[in-house]
Amino acid sequence: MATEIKDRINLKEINCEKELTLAVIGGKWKLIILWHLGHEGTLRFSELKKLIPHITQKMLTNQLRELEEDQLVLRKVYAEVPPKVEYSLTEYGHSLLPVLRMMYDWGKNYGEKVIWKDAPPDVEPCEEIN
Amino acid sequence: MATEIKDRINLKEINCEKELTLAVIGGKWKLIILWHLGHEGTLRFSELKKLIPHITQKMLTNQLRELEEDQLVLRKVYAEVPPKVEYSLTEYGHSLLPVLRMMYDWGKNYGEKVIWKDAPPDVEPCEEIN
DNA sequence: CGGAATCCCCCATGATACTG
DNA sequence: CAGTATCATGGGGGATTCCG
Repeated sequence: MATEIKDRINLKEINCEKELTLAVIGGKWKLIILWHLGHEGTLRFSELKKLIPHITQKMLTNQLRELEEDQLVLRKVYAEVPPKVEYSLTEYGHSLLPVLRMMYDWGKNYGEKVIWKDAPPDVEPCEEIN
Repeated sequence: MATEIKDRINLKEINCEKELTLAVIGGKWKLIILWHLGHEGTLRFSELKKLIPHITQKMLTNQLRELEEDQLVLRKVYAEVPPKVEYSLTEYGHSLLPVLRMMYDWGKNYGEKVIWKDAPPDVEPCEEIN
């Protein structure tokens, strides 16, 4: 079950506003979900699942629910059979993209210089988005 | 016991470089430690402890060890009695400050607009740093 | 002063199965 | 297709005690 933001905040005993940001993007799959929604625009549940192969259905649902609760992601349900649900970034979600961008750039440089100096990463790097 | 970065990375199954950044700053107390070291410069163990009252000695040691392992923080031990240990940011640590700054700004705005609309936060906000 | 060593617990995440 | 429901687990973090 997805948790409310205020619970997650209290649980984490926020020291400062930075940690509010961390509480909001800190889930294991939230960065990559936000990244894809920022890149591809609107995506269906199954499309997200395809883009993030290793995530389980449960966690995809869970993380999307929390992002929706935090008003970063909009969930639109179509009254059809079979069901169709589309996810997209809200205004707040979009405002987060520059932050993700900085984290991407910093991580890329840091990885090259410090972590993967000799051995290249064993994960396919995220494609650039301009 | 502090864990090596490569273990933490594998554990978290990095999908993308952004998540490397998250793996490096994601510890419960790392943001505030980096923030203080960026603000105040060099600090002793006990000074950090005073600045972050709620942290336990174990966690302060643990988080500092991981930050040192990740080459964000420099640990300098003086051969004195009583012991004296000073912590400061490395070049990589400093390069992270703009990212923290963006996280601070985003979290501050997000908190005001979304989370604490009516009720103010029950934690003293982080002082501005310019 | 600045730790190290232990013990312990909870919660985030994972695996699996079922459903309108 | 887009989810629930249930059970299991492990590791991040807390509390406490001891040490050079």
